[in-house]
Amino acid sequence: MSFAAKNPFEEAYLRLFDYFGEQHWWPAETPFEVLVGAVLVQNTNWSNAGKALDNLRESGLLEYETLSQLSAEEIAPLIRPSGYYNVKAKRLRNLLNLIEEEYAGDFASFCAAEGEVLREQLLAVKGIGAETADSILLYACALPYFVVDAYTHRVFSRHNLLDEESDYVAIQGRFVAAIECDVDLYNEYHALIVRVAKEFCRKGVPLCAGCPLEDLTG
DNA sequence: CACCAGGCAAGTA
DNA sequence: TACTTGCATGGT
Repeated sequence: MSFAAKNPFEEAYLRLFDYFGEQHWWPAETPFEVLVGAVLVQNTNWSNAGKALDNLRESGLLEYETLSQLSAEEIAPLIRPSGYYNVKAKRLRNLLNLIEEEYAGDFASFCAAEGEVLREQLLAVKGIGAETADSILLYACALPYFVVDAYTHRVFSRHNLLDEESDYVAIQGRFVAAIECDVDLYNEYHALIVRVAKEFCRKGVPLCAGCPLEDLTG
């Protein structure tokens, strides 16, 4: 991926990629693992979500055909390390129900569905908000939906590229308008934002000294 | 011991 | 509409 920056959002991407390099995120796993992981990682760290995924994997439950046979009560104890396990077990069960009811229990059909329809269906599931829905669309279904999270808001508002009060829709709109619509670009950019936030943008630090985005102005 | 980590829904005023 | 609260574990 090579291009000249036409705006601050493209420039930020180039700087981050130049500094950190390729991140290789979720695409290494199967789409079903991504789907489950998207719920398990809600409001926790990947370390804890990964332990819950390991439990499922060791029980042979990290595929639709097996996990879909379980009730929320049966799923809950297996995903304890991810925290909020009762809530997340219900959310996973709700997602499995969507696949069962709208896609005849065929996970491949779910993944191959038209993006806008699928997004609406995901958002209608209790426990799936905009970030989780877009994470699934981008990282499981390979559809170009830009994922916004707390890091995106924090990093870009601190660097004066977003208003502090911008909400999810507004932030996503800014990125979509500024950068090329491309699955690989969306994937990599989001991963790079998480990376730079963890490394440079701790709470209470208004501007990130030494950060690749230092002095980047809108 | 306090605080944080890749949210979301439900309740309140 | 705009806050606030509940949900819970594991690492630093």
